[in-house]
Amino acid sequence: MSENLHLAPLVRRWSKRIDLSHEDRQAILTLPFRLEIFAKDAYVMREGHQPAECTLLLRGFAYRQKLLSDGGRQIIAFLVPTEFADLPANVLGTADHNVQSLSRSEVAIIPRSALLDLWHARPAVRMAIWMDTLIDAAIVREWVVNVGRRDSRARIAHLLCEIASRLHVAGARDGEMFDFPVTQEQLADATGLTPVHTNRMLQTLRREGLIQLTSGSLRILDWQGLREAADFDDLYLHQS
Amino acid sequence: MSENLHLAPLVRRWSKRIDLSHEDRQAILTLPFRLEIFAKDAYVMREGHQPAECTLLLRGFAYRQKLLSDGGRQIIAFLVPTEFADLPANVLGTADHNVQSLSRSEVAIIPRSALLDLWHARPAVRMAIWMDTLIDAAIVREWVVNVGRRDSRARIAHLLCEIASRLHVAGARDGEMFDFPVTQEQLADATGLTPVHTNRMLQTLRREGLIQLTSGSLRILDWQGLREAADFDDLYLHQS
DNA sequence: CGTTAATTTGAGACCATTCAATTTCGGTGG
DNA sequence: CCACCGAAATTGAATGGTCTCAAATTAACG
Repeated sequence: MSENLHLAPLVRRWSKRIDLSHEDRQAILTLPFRLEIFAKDAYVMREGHQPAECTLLLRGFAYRQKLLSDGGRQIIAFLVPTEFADLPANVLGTADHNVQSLSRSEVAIIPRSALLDLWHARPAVRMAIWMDTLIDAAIVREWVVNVGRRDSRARIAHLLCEIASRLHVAGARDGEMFDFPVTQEQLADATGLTPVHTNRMLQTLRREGLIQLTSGSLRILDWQGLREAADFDDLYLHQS
Repeated sequence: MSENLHLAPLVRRWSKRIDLSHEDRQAILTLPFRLEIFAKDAYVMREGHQPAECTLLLRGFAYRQKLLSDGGRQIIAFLVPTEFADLPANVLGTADHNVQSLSRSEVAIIPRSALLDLWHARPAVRMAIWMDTLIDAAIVREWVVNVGRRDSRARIAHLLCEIASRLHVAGARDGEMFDFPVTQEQLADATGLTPVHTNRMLQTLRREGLIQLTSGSLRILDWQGLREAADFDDLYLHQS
C-alpha cells in the first residue's frame, strides 16, 4: 500500500505513550489529507467558525488565542508539530477561540469523518487522542496557575521552562538551543503581562545567567536555576 | 435488572448532547459503584497520587486546585454534580493537581476498569465523555483569559457569570438565586486576586446593583449589566 | 452565648502599567 | 554591499491598580 510519511511523526509521538499495532500505524499513515502552508500570523482557525476538517500541525508553531472586546489578547497555548489545532471545534461543532500560525507553518488537513472513523475503529488510536486532549487540558490548567499566582519573573521563567521541556521531550540540558520564533509581545500575551515589562524580566533572567533569548532561538544556560526561578515541576506535562 | 438511580442525573445530562440508546442508558445505570461522603474542605484527590477508581460528584460542589511552593493557592475549576473529579488522573496515571470538596458533598466511586469497559464498548458514551473533557478544557482556557487579561472587577463578574450559567443551564434569569457556598477567599484564589480586593470588588458589584452575594447563595439582579461588566460570552460553555 | 471563621475597613507600599522616545534588528531594494 | 525601512526590542519616568498588614466588625455554629 502506498503510504505517505507526512504523518509518521504523529505515529512516532503516539507510540511513546501507547502500543500501536501494525494495523493501527497503517490506518494512521493512510489517512487522506492535503498539505497546506500558513504564513506567519495567518489564522488557522477562527472563533465562531464551524470546521469540517481537522488541522494537524506538521512543521512550525502556532498558538491558541482569545481576543477581548477592549482589544486585549490572551494567548492560551502554544502548539508544536504533531498536535491538532482544531480537534475541540470539530467535536463540539463551533470554535470557541482562535488559532494563529506563529511562524510560517505546514499543516495536514484531514477530513473530519476520516479521523472520526479512525477514532471509532481503533481503540489504541482513540486512547492516544484522548490522552493528548487530557494533557492539553493539564497544560492549560498550569497556565491558570502561572498567570494567576506567580510574579512576573517566575511567570516568564515558567513559560520558558515549559517550552523547552516540550521541545526537547527527553530532558532539557544546560546550554541546549531551541528554535522558537516568538516575539516578546507574544510572550507578554501568553503571560498576561505587558511587552515592556516582559522585556525587563527577560533582561533580569539574562543578567542572572539563566537564559539567552535572541529572536527566534532560546538557550537555557542554567536549567536548575531557571527551574527554581519558575517553581517549575514538569509532572503536569506527563511526558516521562 | 435492578438499577440504581444515583447515576440517573449523569444519563440526563449526557442525553442533552448525545443520543443514548436504551442499552447505553442501562449500561450506565448498572455501573458498579459505592457512595461516599466528603466533608467541607476534604481532599477528593491529591497531586501525585495514582487513583484506581473514578470519582463522580453527585451532590455538592468541589474545586480543582494547585498549591505553589510559596504557599499560594490557585483554584483552577469548580465542579458541579454529574462531573468526574479524577478522570485525567485515571487515564494518565498520576494526578497533576488537587481536588477539594467545596461543601459537604456526595460522590459515587466507580472502578476504573468498569468505566473504561463502558468507554470501549459504547461509542455514544465515550463521545459524551470526550465532549465533557473538551468542554472542561474550554472552560479552563477561558479562565486563562480571565486571570490573564481582565481587571479585578471584570474578573469577579466573569466568574459569577460562568457559575450562574453552569448552575442554570437553561438560561439564567434576573433575580434568580443559586446555591453556591463559596467563600470570598475561594473566589480570590479562583481569580488570582487577594481576599481583601475580592471583597472590595464584590462590594462594587453590589453597589452597582448587579449582584447580591450572601454566604452560600448568589443572586444575579441585573444579568445584562453583569454580562457587560464581565465581557461575558457563553459560547465557550457549549451548552446551547 | 461563646468561640471561631468570614467579611469589612483603612492606609501605605509596591509591582506592573502606561506613555513616549530611542535603539537595534531583520529584511529589502538600489 | 550599503542604504533604507518597518518591526521588534529597549530605556526612562510617572501613574495606578492591586497588595500588604492590621484591626474591627459581622456572621456562622455548636
